[in-house]
Amino acid sequence: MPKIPASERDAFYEARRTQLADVALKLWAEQGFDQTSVAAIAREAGVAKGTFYLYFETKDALLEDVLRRNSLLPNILKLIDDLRDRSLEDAVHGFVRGAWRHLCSHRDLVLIALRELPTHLDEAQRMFERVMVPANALLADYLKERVDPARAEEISLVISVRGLLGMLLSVFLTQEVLGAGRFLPVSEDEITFTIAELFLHGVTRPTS
Amino acid sequence: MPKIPASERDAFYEARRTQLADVALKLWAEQGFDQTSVAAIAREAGVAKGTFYLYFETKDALLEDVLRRNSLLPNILKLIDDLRDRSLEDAVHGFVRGAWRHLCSHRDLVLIALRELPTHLDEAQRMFERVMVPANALLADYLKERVDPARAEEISLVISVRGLLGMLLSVFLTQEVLGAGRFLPVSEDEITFTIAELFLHGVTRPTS
DNA sequence: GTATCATGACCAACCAGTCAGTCATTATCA
DNA sequence: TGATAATGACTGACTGGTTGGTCATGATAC
Repeated sequence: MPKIPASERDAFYEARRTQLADVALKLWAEQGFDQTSVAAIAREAGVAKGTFYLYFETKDALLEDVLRRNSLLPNILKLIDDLRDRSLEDAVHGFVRGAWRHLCSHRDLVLIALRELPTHLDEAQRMFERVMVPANALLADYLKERVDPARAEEISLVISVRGLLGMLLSVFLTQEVLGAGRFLPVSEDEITFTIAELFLHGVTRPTS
Repeated sequence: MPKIPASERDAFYEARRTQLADVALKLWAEQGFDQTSVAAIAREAGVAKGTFYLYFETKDALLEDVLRRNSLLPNILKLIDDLRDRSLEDAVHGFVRGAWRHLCSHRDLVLIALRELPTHLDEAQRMFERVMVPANALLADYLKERVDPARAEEISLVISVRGLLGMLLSVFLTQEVLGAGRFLPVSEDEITFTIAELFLHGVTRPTS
């Protein structure tokens, strides 16, 4: 029977895991998964390489854990839930602003997910099924109740939702990662407003 | 004086380079740049590793060449040029269809570009400056002449264009790479129509 | 004393890139 | 015509370096 209570040991163990996972998230976003050695992660965390293997079986196990820890699903679901009692116009503008801030605050994770997507296609597909398909369906259902049925007949709401998320992601990437802001500075408000308006009315709506 | 004319030897040389570049494009799209060894590329092309280095200085030089060979800029410019004398509605629908087909026929290149984007940030930024910024500007200029000035004041046309391209890219990725078609089959026409309509009028336009 | 945590030298595997040498074809010349 | 020399595409063993993962040993706390 150990002198140190199990709960305390477990807490320390979990803290170390968290620390290593956080360091890995940071380094992977900077240099990529393959380009970041286990030794580098351990060094950055201030421990020896061997110590790393006390907390994670393999490097891949760490990746799995990092992705699990940072699952975006709960946040997305909360974001969608907040829309319930608002007008379509309000809801879309609110969702876009919330999603944008969400992207900004999870910059590292977005970069890693994007980079590892093609290399870990199976896992990416599974995650897409688990996270994006249901979130997409929720949003599409929400729209179905608010959008003119004739319009909903004409265009695909599921593709529309996927397009909205795609706009957000790609504008975020060009702006924050590729440094598009250097060529043509655009404010956060201008970006989220434009995306929401495009989704709601497209480029043709006359000013009210 | 050699019997084999220089032109013929050069043609052979160029054919080998092309062959190696094609093989690399395929393997990189499947497994990624880092995960594909030079030996694997040579093997797939049916030559020895040493032979590879007769045609390319380094592995990175091959990447550069592959990207140069497959530059998307000319096609994009042509696509934009074809819009000149058409109505906005027609032009947007035509552009989206053309761009979609273009994505489909350059699936491998899109995958590689996306995958290597975070790892080769400098090069990605340079390519973004060279290709996407001018293409974006062209499209935005085109829109400026056709869109209600009041609307163009309200939303950012540059962000709109970037959003349109983002929609295309992300829907393409979810559909073709993540296999979204398995959950909810959508036809190519339905996809391109929805994206174009979303860009033109958003989700709210009533049927005419 | 012993249970826990930590270490870093070590190993096998892999990789980009090199280089000395092979071989079929072609050119030159007797 | 036949012997010899030159060419250049091709080869694969090899090098220097890096990596993921192991393990015998040490440190610390109780």
